[in-house]
Amino acid sequence: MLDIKFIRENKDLVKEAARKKYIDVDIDELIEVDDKRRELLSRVEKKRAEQNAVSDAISAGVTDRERNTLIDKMRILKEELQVEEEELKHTMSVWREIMLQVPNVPDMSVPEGNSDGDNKEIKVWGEKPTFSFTPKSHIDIMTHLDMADFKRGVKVSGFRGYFLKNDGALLSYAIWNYAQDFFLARGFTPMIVPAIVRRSNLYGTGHLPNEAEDLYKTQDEDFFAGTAEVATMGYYADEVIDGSKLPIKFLSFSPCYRREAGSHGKDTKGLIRVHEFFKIEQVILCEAAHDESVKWHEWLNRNAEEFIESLGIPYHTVINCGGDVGLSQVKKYDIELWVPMEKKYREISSASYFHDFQTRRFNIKYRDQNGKVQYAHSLNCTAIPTPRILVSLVENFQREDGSVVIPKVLRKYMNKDAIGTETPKAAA
RNA sequence: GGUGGGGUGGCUGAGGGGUCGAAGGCGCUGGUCUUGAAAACCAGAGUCCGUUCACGCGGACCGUGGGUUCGAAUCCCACCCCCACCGCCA
Repeated sequence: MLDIKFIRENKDLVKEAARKKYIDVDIDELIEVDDKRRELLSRVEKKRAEQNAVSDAISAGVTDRERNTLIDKMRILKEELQVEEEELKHTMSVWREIMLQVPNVPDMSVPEGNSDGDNKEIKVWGEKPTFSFTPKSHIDIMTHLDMADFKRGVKVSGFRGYFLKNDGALLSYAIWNYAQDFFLARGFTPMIVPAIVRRSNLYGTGHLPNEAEDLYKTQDEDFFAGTAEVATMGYYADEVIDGSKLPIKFLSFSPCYRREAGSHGKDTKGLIRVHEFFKIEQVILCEAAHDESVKWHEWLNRNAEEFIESLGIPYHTVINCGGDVGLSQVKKYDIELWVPMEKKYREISSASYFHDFQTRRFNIKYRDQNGKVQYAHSLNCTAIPTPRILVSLVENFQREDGSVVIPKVLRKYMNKDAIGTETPKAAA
């Protein structure tokens, strides 16, 4: 949610934001509705002032005759007021609807473009593996090593279902444990957060109203969140935080659920795109200053990059173009890992900042050093998602004999150097 | 699932038709005292919207939305949320 005052004062900037993000919203109409809203508000307030004055006169004590005259006056006032209040109410509801569609203003550095194909590569790290043998897909590798069972996954869970087993399960635990050690050393507060959330939280993060299709919901009208960001941001909703506690840095773990409506034909096999997965998410609330947001945004993204570097997986980082930046975001980086069998980089992490767009919706404020209460800034960035990370991990580190080398940093969590060096057990 | 009780400022908590933007306490800001701090004492301070160059003025805000009334934090209705006890289950 942007401040209406900001929108009025920066009309062209906001129009430009909508254009760049390919969002269809009529800012001129919003301003017209807002003009009307202000005019009605002022008329209603004048009437109310009059009403208050007459009411004071009545309670001050007057003769019965005067009293009756005043009460008659009040009756007329009230009727007039009701008409205008009705009009104001209607205007307000139109106003609110448009306001929810107004996008946050993307940063200057966000490139033009309307799809992820227009994202701009800003960094490349690591060396893509060259294989002296015919490499296999993560599906084949993991099935062969009995690390995953996709067939039974679909049987039990349905389309996009999977089981992780043996070293597939252990590798997931290892990554979580390693990620915990890695990120907590950087000052985060660890949390395990709810995946089932009330709808208001999804309005807060900006996932609703426009992304309802991608959300599962319960028969009680609660929703399954697609990311721990949702519950973590809801944590301080309607609160005023002591400013000296900022920045607040959470490392949140949760299962994540996505219907993937609209991507039916994409990535239908394997672990790239699944309905149910796990993610550790970095979330920050900081002081309301652009420089602070930028600083922490870079820091968050760098954390994720360094984590991937420590695993030794080749990646590149892109800055997302206008059309690939969400409604709420100012700027977004994606880290994408090399997937040898696809000969493509695939997203593993996404770092965004929002200024006060989310915190306005959540009503998260803080009291600064001068005692002034204001909206905090919010940011988030993936720490690590499982099982998607396994795709790049096993494909990049596979060997000719079908085994997979375990990255050095994970070995102590796995108690071995490789998976499948002995003859793998045949899949049961 | 059943039955009660409740949602009031940064926090806690009184108030149950007009004198209530709302007592008291905590916390906060300034001052007195003190070498400094603490304590004590004194004083101050809510948020949002509109309007104004500004001092200011006006309005709204006691969970949300309706209603009753000349007038609602206070009475009525609906909804949302919280708590307690019982039942059921881990």
